[in-house]
Amino acid sequence: MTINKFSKPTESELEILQVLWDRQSATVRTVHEELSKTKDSGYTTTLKLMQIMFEKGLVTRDDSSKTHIYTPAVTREKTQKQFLNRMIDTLFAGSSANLVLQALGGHAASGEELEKIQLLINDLKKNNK
Amino acid sequence: MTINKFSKPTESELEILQVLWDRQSATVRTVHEELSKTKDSGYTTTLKLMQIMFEKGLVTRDDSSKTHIYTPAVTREKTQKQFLNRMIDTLFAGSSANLVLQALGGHAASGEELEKIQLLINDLKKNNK
DNA sequence: TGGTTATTACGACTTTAATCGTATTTTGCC
DNA sequence: GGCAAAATACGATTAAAGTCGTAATAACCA
Repeated sequence: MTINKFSKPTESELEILQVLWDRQSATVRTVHEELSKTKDSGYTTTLKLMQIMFEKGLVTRDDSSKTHIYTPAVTREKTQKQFLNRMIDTLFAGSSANLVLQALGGHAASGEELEKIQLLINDLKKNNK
Repeated sequence: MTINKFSKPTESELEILQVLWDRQSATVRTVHEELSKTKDSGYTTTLKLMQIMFEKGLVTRDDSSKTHIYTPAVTREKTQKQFLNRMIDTLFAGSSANLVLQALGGHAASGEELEKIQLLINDLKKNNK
């Protein structure tokens, strides 16, 4: 199989990555247990997905003992950026500000979070000059 | 109230919607011509996709003359929100601020755009109190 | 009017994602 | 050693997305 540098995780793969990111690493059993809280598919389904993710290079695994331990091979931040950029391009005419406005408008953030955003904006404005 | 069956546009459907949103409405030929600039698939492919979008209710069409004229049935804003919310949930742990920080960090916005964001934030902070 | 062209309609095929059943392997334990 | 439990491996199936070839239909004009 050719490894495609630009392969982006699917919906289900994202769910799995979510769990791995939160825990650094995990077994199929652990991931499956976690997903079962909100989703209802079989153990072998999760297993198969994680095996495919391994082949794609989305995760690595330690198979020195019978129960394999999986670790994310892509960072949360990089993946977030990947999806954001795609979204900004295809839905927001290339304007990140546009996306930000929409995000803040619909999904209220806390005062504390707004502070953080403000600080970042101040920084960005300085650097723009 | 709203009988809104949740159907989110696919990747290809988004590309088509993009063209329709920009032009208010368009024929299959026009859409195809536009997509051909960056993509390379046949005319009947675009046609078929747009027919499926019609069946799904993503677009309406005027078929009073032979050459049908398609119009988006979903707004750009609503679609943006739909994707944003999904993304915030699945990739940003439910935190819109988190997404905003990432978006602004990676994709620099202009000074003017930053102003707009600041104004919005000020508003939000007021309403939070 | 009749032929050419543009358009839509239809159906088939390919690929990928997601799902799961069953077989095989490993390991701990008596 | 040999059995039971738990894990992986493997292959088959289903569904959705995307692709296109070909047939049918409408429109235009020489």
